[in-house]
Amino acid sequence: MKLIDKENIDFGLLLSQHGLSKTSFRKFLIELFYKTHHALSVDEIINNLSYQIDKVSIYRALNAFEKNGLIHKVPDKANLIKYALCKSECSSEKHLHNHAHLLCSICNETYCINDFKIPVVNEYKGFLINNLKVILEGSCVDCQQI
Amino acid sequence: MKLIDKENIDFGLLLSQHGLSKTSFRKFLIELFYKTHHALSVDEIINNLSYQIDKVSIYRALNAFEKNGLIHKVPDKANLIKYALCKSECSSEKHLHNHAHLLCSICNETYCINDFKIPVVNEYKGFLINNLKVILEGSCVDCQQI
DNA sequence: TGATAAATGCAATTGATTTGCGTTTATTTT
DNA sequence: AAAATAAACGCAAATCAATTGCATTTATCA
Repeated sequence: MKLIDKENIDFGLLLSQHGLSKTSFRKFLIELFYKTHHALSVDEIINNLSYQIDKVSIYRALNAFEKNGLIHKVPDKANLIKYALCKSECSSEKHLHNHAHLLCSICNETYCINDFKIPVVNEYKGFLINNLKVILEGSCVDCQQI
Repeated sequence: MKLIDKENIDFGLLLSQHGLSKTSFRKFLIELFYKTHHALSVDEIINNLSYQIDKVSIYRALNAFEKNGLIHKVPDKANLIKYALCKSECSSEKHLHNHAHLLCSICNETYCINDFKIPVVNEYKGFLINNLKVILEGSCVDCQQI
């Protein structure tokens, strides 16, 4: 399957496999997520586009991608909606994320990190925990060099 | 000083000490934060009021309280702005919070917890960390009993 | 190819939050 | 305590991200 070849992903196929139509914009969008190593906001998507597209279509594409297990929401400082690529285990049935997020206070980018050890807590004073989020705030490598 | 008496806080004095005018609404509001054990949204504040007040005045009071070190923003599931009481160490110069938050997925209340041990991380792969947020999501004691 | 479903564009709406401004209330000064 | 100054309030309007409705276009499937 082409998908295994990291360098040459068939984004149309990827969309199909997730029950989505392969329109030129959606192929562009999923490819953009694969190329970008931080979470994307609607405005950043627009900035990467060489042609005009309605914001509504972006919102709808993001919602559809999330619903079908391709991307997930990530925290953002300004309470905007941002998305990042899911790990391959995710599907429309269930998102499996328990990774931490790095949030740069200077450039306001969000990065997913998969090797940060998240504390395991199932219960706290009668409160049943089923998800534990960790957000590391600070300054990213690029911003420290300015 | 009256403030030390937990049962009988002088909320007017508290406002003055934080550089705020003691209007009847703001006295009510800071008292509400002291009485309530979870974070408050604008709508919840309105529900607790026995008289009408403009939402704008609530937003301005919350912004002023935060600016002057009385309350701090807390995470909320719906990306709303919610606030909770600060610890006494906070001031207009600096907010000192490194406590975790409990977020009930059912009633959507946010609770601050001060005795959860937050991991200490100063650096992660060149990223300098100056704040680490922990959000515990699950179901609170009250909601489990329904 | 034709029928059906999904995606798009445009206009309009929603909902939380903010801003401007004139008025009221509180604080400070005389 | 009254006048002067500053903070808070109320109302209307604006902003801004995100959503919805609907007609049109594009993709999928039989």
